[in-house]
Amino acid sequence: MYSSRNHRKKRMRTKAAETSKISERRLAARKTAAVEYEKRRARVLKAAAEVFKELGYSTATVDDVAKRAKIDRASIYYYFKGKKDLLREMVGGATAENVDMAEDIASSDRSPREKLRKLMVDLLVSYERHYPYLYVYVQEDMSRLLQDKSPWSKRMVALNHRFDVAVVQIIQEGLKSKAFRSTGDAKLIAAGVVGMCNWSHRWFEPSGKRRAAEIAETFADMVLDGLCS
Amino acid sequence: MYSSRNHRKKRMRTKAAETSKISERRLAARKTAAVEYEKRRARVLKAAAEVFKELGYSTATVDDVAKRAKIDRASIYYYFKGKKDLLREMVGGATAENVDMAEDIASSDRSPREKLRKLMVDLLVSYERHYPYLYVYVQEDMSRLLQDKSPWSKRMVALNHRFDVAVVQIIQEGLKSKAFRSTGDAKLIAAGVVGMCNWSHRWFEPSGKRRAAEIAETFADMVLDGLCS
DNA sequence: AGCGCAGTCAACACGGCTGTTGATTAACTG
DNA sequence: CAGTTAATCAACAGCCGTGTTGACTGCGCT
Repeated sequence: MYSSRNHRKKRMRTKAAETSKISERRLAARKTAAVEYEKRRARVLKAAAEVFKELGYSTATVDDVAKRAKIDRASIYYYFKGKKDLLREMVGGATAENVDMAEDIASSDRSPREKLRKLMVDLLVSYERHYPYLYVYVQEDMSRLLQDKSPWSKRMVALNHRFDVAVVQIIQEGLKSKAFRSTGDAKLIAAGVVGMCNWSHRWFEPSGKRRAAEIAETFADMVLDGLCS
Repeated sequence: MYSSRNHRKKRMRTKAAETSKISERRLAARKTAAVEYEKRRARVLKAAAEVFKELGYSTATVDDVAKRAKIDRASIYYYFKGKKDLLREMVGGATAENVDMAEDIASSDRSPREKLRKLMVDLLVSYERHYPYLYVYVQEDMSRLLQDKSPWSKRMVALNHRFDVAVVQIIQEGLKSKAFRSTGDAKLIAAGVVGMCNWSHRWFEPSGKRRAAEIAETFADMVLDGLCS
């Protein structure tokens, strides 16, 4: 269906056999062309992330993205399959990273206290580093994506679940070892901690005076030691 | 424009002069009719709230609402001006209540500690009581409604701001009196506390085993005394 | 000069959603 | 029965957003 548009794949197929000067120059030309291609593609993706974050995925139109990227709307369909594809690409990579991060922390040999602190810091720093890509994902409700039975949606839901499990695990360990004390169960506490971090999508700006790491430390202090310590 | 549809207003105009038996009967008939009208209207509104919460305001269609309410789509336009009107009605009243609540707490003579706890409990209980009406509001980002310059939007943004101010005030009082201790400033802490509560729109269900009040108490304990107390 | 190809852009088809209207039904009233 | 009125419903108009197509441009290569 989109075979005529897969320039990227075509370009990536390097021919190792040809080593003459001419073909080297060709290869170089193709490589720089490919780099340009990727640059423009990334620019469009960045524009899309901004627009999606500001307007919300369903409200934003492909034309909004085009205007932001200063490109013709139809050209976007040259770089991406469509609106959904835009969302998937911006969200996919970074999310998987975050899940790995959470699981690594959970299975590390730190104390529960330090695990939870590190989780919060790393999470917010990740939101900052990938701004605004990851916030688009945070903003869009997973339970809504569940309607869509596509493999991508399933994968995203699975990743989401693994993340939650890792957080709950950290809390549970803390409760069991009496490092943490609470009237609620681990899931509830996890919901509170994660919610505190995720709600930052409504107010955090990377250009603001506070770095994500500072914010996360303040939150961690609050959760771990309490305001009335 | 909609004059031919304002049955409700027409009905509400009671004629105190007529007191004969016949007119009394008429009045009674109209009253029960009006009650029925309000009931059906409320049913539609409830359906709309459910659909908006599940699908998101912009994704949901008026037809989705109609199907949920088991009514013809066009009939919805008999009861409401349109999709926006649906949103406004479900969100308007309860929000104002919440702001009053927050301001009352802030200006009461409790300790900062008890103010913050009560705020969290009352907020979550309100979300539970008005479920799912208020979560629709929490879900929809205010900064997006800002685009729309309607008086309603302005009022909502103003209410939102008053709420935030009240919360910050409580925290500030706590910090000043040394009842609270934190590395961050009042706004940041407020963002954390409010975020923790608001994120509940993603997972809280009134039919679940935990009441909102319990949840809020757990959260308050965590924030005030810390997990490592 | 002539070929090929990445990339752009105007124009179109299509579908879905909103809001309206006018006819129609059902229930009540005298 | 005839008149009135709330409420429903089928059908329609218009708009907006998506995705596609085919022609066009500009550039590098031979």
